[in-house]
Amino acid sequence: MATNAQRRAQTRGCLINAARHLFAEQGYADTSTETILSGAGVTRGAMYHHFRNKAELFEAVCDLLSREAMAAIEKAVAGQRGSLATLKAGSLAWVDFMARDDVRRILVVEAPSVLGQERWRALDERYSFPLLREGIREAMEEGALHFSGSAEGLAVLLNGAMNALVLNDPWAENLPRLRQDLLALFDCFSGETP
Amino acid sequence: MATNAQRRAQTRGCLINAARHLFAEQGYADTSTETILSGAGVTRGAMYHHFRNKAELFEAVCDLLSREAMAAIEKAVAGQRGSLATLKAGSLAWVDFMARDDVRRILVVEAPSVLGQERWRALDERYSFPLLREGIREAMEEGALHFSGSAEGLAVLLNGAMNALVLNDPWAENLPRLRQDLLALFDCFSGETP
DNA sequence: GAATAAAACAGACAATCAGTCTGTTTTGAG
DNA sequence: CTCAAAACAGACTGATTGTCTGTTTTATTC
Repeated sequence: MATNAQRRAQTRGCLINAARHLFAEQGYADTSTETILSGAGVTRGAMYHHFRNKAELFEAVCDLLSREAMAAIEKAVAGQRGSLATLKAGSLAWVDFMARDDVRRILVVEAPSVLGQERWRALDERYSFPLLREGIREAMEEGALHFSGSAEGLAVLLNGAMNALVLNDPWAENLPRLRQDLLALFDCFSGETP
Repeated sequence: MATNAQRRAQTRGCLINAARHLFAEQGYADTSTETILSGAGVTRGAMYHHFRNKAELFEAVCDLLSREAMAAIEKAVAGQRGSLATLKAGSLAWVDFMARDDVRRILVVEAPSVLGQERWRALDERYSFPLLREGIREAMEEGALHFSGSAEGLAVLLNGAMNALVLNDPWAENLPRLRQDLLALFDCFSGETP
């Protein structure tokens, strides 16, 4: 005997968890709903009761991963002092999380295409992007960061730069070097241009 | 009576052209091969004689668009003097080309997912990325650009920044402002930090 | 310039798969 | 206890991709 809320959470959780691993391993297009169903131990009827379609299940997976990313960032930022140090630590934590094979494939490679540009943007806007934008705004207001354009614009550009960092390093072999390059990029806005 | 090379070019051209417009309008997943076939006036047998599968046709479309991008960049760069001015002009031309609705959807939004990360990287490496990397290397060697990291790394970061600029502006409404932000970013490396 | 090979094409066919639909079981409200 | 609503089960359908066999057109060789 279980409450409806419990049943719901259980079934959705099983589906999201199974889908998450299968999408990470085989990609969205090559993962059939039947595979997800048997992986989750759930029937077709149940799945389509909770999700309108396969893409909506994918979005639920994206939401879960995004929340995990937020947690990783907040943990990395916790002990930092100063807006610039906070910004750097948070950015590196974001990069490290996104560089994970499963996360990269789902959130960075496939999400824009599966969700479509708008829903993908909305996802970013719900989670990490506001953190980055506010971090930059704060640092600029404190004078720790100098940029002649807008904070919003700089956030877009830096967000993309970090995305590329992850995308261009499929097996994270150059990650240490690219992390350094990212820090060097931040230093360009803090007055130092060696 | 036509030579084989002509027949080949004709059929491939029709398929690529039809696919290009359909992928741009409806996206890769929502465009059936049958629609492409009737749009191109070609039969299934012919299509699968020239392309292993739908994804390979998509890649041929990407190749075409990438070549068009190169042409746009080279045209914009032609009249420029100085490595930094050349770099800026080429980058803006790239952004403007990628901001086109059709190009953005195909090359920026869907290509990573449809081609997979590796083939997508290879595509970039075949076309615009070397141009950007060498432009940056030259500018750094001439002292017009200062960056404590590697030229390769900076190229990756700037490439991503430009990508994001296109992705975060779905209807190019903020494009003028974002172009300015990009130029401001370049100025951060040329010694000016206003 | 006939014979043969190879490339280009045609279209029927099979297998797969996403989403629907009807019916059943389980929980919640009054 | 009754009735409504949520959760689930599983058969079924229409669409779609890639294959396969056969045909036509171009190229090559003697």
